[in-house]
Amino acid sequence: MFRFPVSLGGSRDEARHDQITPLDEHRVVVDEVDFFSEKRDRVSREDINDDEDEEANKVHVKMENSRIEESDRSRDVNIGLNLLTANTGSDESTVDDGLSMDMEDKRAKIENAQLQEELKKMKIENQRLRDMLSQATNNFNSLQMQLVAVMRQQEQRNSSQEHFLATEGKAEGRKRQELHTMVPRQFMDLGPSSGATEHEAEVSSEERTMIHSGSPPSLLESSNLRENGKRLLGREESPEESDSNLRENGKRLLGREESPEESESNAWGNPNKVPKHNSSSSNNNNNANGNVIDQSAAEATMRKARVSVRARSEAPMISDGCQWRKYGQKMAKGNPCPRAYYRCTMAGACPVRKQVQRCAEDRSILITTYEGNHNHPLPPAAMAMASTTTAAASMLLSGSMSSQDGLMNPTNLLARAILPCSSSMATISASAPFPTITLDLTNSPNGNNPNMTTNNPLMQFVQRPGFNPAVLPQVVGQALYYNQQQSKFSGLQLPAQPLQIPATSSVSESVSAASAAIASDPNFAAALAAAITSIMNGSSHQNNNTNNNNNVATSNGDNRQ
DNA sequence: CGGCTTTGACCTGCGC
DNA sequence: GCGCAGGTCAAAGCCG
Repeated sequence: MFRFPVSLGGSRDEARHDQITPLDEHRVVVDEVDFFSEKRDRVSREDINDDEDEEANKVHVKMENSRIEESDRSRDVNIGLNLLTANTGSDESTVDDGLSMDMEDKRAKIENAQLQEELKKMKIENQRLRDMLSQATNNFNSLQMQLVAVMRQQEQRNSSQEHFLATEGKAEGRKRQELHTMVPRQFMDLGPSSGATEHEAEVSSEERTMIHSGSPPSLLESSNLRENGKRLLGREESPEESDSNLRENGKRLLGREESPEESESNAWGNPNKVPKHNSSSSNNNNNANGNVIDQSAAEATMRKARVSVRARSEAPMISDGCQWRKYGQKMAKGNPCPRAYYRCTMAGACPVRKQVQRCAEDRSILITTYEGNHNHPLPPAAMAMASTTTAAASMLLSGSMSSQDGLMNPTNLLARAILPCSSSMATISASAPFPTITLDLTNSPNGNNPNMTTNNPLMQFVQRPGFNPAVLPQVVGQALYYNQQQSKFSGLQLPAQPLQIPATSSVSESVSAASAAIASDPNFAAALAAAITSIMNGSSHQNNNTNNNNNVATSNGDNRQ
């Protein structure tokens, strides 16, 4: 396991751009180029604070002029510096000839004027995009409100009708269905890829058909389908289960309530089996298409993806809103504290499991590791953690799918996507048998790492008065999810600026915070547009994801017997 | 009595 | 092939 050395100190102060001093003009150049330089701020501050200090200023002028020279190489001004690499501290120590200072200053001023002009344009463009985003967000919110109102009206109408026409149970079912249609976006946002993947891996072919048909698929819809079609058995039956009924009959006759778990344990309960399954069936069914194998592997990775949450707690288990049943306990090697295994019992076949173990070094730290995604409605309290784990797992998946190396590469977009909001709190384990992302929430505001609390937006968030810990995972999840969206924009640089997460966890406010972060850089217009699309079109987004995962799910479905 | 926890047995993958 | 470790199962017991 390693930590990504990404700094949080790179946040920019836009206000300062408004008061540009001659020296700050140089800074604009840096601003243009050095998105991720922590030094930028420091340099800027020094420029401001040491305005009188000519010596110090010279150093910076030299440095930044050097950068101009770099871009201005075509004018045959060779100062003998190799500036092809990123700006480093060593640049400051490079020796300038000093003779061409006037010429350089002139040129630099012209250059800076141009750049400043450009910057102004970009600022305007930024402002415009920001306005668009806020307007779109407002529209979305109002539409959502209207939709909810209409739903409620319809619900009331239906229930009053059903009071005459149907039994109370039917009305209840209807209500639930109505309710389900209202919720999907909430759930859809949870697992852009993973949720759908995991879920679709278990849905029957007719459910898949429905999903393919374009209606916003949600976990709830399919669970409804299952409820209507199969719950008569008293519990959920996965399609593979019905197929595997024969082979499982022996066990079932013994009264073992197994099928979902049996298929689960084949699927991911024993994750090591997955590749076998996938590969074998891929060979059987999809030999012609090599991509299918990759997708199966990706799905296997998804199933293996784990989200570990470290938190200080004296309680034996952190309350995450879900219902869990302990199904095992084991002494893990190297830890005197036993590891407990829990399974989500909110739905019959929910594949989510978690492991709870105290940290060997610090018994007050509780390590909770989540696997899988819920395939059932969750209470708001449970949404928090679920969104975190799903988003993080999805992120792991997206990273691992694109490149195995990339996942572990600190310079990778994925890593940058994680880190702006979680920084040193988020680690990705390379040594673990499964890709694991660890969210370290143990550095409480009164913790022993002051830098953590001052630099880390999440810790700042935690420090706020009235902070509700239950909200944190959701915020993390949203941030992770949001960043995941960004991470998909290959070729785009992600901002070093951490997302300033608001104290409330509403989607719109998170969107605003995220958009503010993005919009602060003119180069993220495309990212902004895509982010708007992904957020505003929650359902279509889900459709896209679903469709993207269709092959995976299909192949997986085919793979299973 | 149903649901949950406990706990030893069992299964599986992996390294040697 | 063997041992180890992680993960799961399931009978027994507990509890409300």
